Amino acid sequence: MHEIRRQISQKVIAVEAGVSQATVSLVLAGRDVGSDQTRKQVLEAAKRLRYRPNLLVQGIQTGKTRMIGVMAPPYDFFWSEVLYGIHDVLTNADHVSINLWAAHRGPGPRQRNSPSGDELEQIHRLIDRRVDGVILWPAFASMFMAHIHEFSSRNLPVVTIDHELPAEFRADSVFSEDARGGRAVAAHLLALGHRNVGHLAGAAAATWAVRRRSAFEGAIAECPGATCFTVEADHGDDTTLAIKQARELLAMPDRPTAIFAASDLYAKQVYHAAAEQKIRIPQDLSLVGYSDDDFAAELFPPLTTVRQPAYDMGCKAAELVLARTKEVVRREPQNLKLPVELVVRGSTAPLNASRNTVSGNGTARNTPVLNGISRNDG
Amino acid sequence: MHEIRRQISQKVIAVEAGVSQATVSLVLAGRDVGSDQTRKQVLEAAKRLRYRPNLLVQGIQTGKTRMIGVMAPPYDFFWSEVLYGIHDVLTNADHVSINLWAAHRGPGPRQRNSPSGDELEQIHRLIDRRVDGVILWPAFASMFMAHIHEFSSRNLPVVTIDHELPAEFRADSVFSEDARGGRAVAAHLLALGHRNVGHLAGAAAATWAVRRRSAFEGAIAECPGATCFTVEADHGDDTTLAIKQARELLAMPDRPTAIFAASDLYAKQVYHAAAEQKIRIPQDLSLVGYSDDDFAAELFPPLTTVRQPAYDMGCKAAELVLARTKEVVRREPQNLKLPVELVVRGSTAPLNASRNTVSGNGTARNTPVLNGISRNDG
DNA sequence: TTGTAGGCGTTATCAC
DNA sequence: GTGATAACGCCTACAA
Repeated sequence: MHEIRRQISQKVIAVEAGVSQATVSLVLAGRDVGSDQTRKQVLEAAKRLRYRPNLLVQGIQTGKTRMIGVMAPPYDFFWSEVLYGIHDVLTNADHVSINLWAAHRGPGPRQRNSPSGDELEQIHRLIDRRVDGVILWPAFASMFMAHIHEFSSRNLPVVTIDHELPAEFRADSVFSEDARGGRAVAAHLLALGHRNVGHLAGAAAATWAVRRRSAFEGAIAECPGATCFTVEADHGDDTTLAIKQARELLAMPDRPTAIFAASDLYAKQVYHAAAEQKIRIPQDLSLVGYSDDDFAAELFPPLTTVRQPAYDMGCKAAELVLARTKEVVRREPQNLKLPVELVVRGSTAPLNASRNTVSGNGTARNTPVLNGISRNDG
Repeated sequence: MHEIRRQISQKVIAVEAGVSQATVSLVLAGRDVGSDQTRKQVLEAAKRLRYRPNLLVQGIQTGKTRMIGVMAPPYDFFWSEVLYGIHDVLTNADHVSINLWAAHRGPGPRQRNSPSGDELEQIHRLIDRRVDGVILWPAFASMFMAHIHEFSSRNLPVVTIDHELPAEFRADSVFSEDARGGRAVAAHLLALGHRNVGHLAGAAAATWAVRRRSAFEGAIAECPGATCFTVEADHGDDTTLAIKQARELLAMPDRPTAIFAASDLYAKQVYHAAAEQKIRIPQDLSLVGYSDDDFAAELFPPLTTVRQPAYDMGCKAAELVLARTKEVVRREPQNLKLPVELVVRGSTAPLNASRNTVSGNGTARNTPVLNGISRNDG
């Protein structure tokens, strides 16, 4: 028999307090408390021995572990904020999250796609620990859809963020108003006079990307004379992400005068590509991102973007799972949409304002405008 | 009796396969396998019923839950990378992490300090779930030191990152070579001719900050004629962090010609403060940060900084806890130091190079150089 | 090779 | 009010 780190149990307290273990359980649960005498003895013994309940046991008994599986990495600012929201709500409800995501192995630029085939293993790590529900980020939900059955078939509540699963999974979802955001961007650019616009879209498999794209394209199409050329960004790692498509858009013979990037990360690449080709933002090109990531306001010029309530989205997702865990009968799936807000900054300007500099500084800048263009570290 | 979501147990498989539950346990454990016939029946039944082991039960039996408590938020790039490292190592070892940190409640700029008094609750959430060990980030380790006793007194392995706990806790730690980094920065600045330098230090309670500071100050002091003026950055939220001290340093009568900021986050604030006072980097002021955060190379000019192997630090921390969980007898605490590397970029320049512009562009820039200085969003 | 029985720490249901 | 006792799902002797 190997040594195991055994902690104080109710049995020990029972002996110490001179009562039965069952009594200890009742007293500690705070229910139909016995005599003051007994209660005091039990509580004192528990305190003295630094007793702590064993939630594992409670878990196998009650079927509730008070643990939620969260499959979302601290990928960028947006997702970090989401994780904060989830954390805070779960914590307040005395729950805890097990954070997992697609394995990535090795340092350096992170692969958005999982290279290994162990998605199932990851899912099982959660199921084997009997989590009460799971929250999934879009990449995981879409890539591993074949395995999500593992959750739903076991009646585990599933909540996705920024992604919609097929109805059969009966999953809840939390979105921001992607369609509204896409239309707002279109309206903004159209109002500035732009008619030849480009869109750097997210993956067609991602619901958030599709919604932003179709809303944007639709709104542009409704304006007579306006056209939109869309390219889908690739899913390279952090440093190559979307840069090829950004260059492609800017190298077009009839180059768009405005670009809507489906995320701030993509937008940053457009800054890079524009600097390479000496295209000035916003004089020669208006640019809009999406998310209002932490760096958006610090780009030069500051990026016009659509702000999503990342923290709140995390909160809502957590609230949805928690609600499901308390349910006796399964209700209809819920699809929440949280409001977005267009944040207009310096990266968008009226069409044909080319010769007007923004700050009144007469010198046109022909050096790279985005910090970090020069990648040659010394 | 309330409905609980019960999953397939070995008992069910036993019935299904016409054997005893104990046999099922043995077969599934892969040990001293019985007859091929029996084994096949059991395995098939298990597969058909989609059986999954219950690690909670295994946990209470073996004393190992294969769960590690990680008290570190996805605070910034550095910590996100650390979390990636931890995740990958734990995952490969078929473990899982419960991520918790100081509660923060509410969106917006994050408080580095926990406002609430529920540190103990957080710790207990881990203990009650019988994690096999914990990894702590410095802010947590230092702020809640009074409560860390909860872990050590229960014989739970504790590993800190970037922080050293008193010896009584017998905790392991993972650092990067802070002293080496501090000296390297000093040497770099001295070599560039700077003699009047400033240091924007981290909290005196944080080991990483103390090490960087004393190494830097020590190396400066060794150079005849060189002096260092140090101010300690305050711990406001994300937007106010250290900005006051940055301004303070730049407003000194005998303003330093070079500043070493204890973190890239602080350094970014120096960019802001310098821009406000029309102090040019690196012409008027050389600046060095610490960490090589993701934004460091994208600042303008790109920030000279000390790169830490964030991902590896996470890996090492995870490896340390895992090693402890397998230990039979407790060994001496280990203190790992991982190598750092000075990354020289555009934010540092030789003293008295004031009139030479860096890029050969004759026009001195008097507009804010750091993106995002202009905070007036439309 | 396989089955029986005891135990892990707790909750819940009974008796007393 | 309090104490047995039977679960919960699994492991591990030990017995057959």
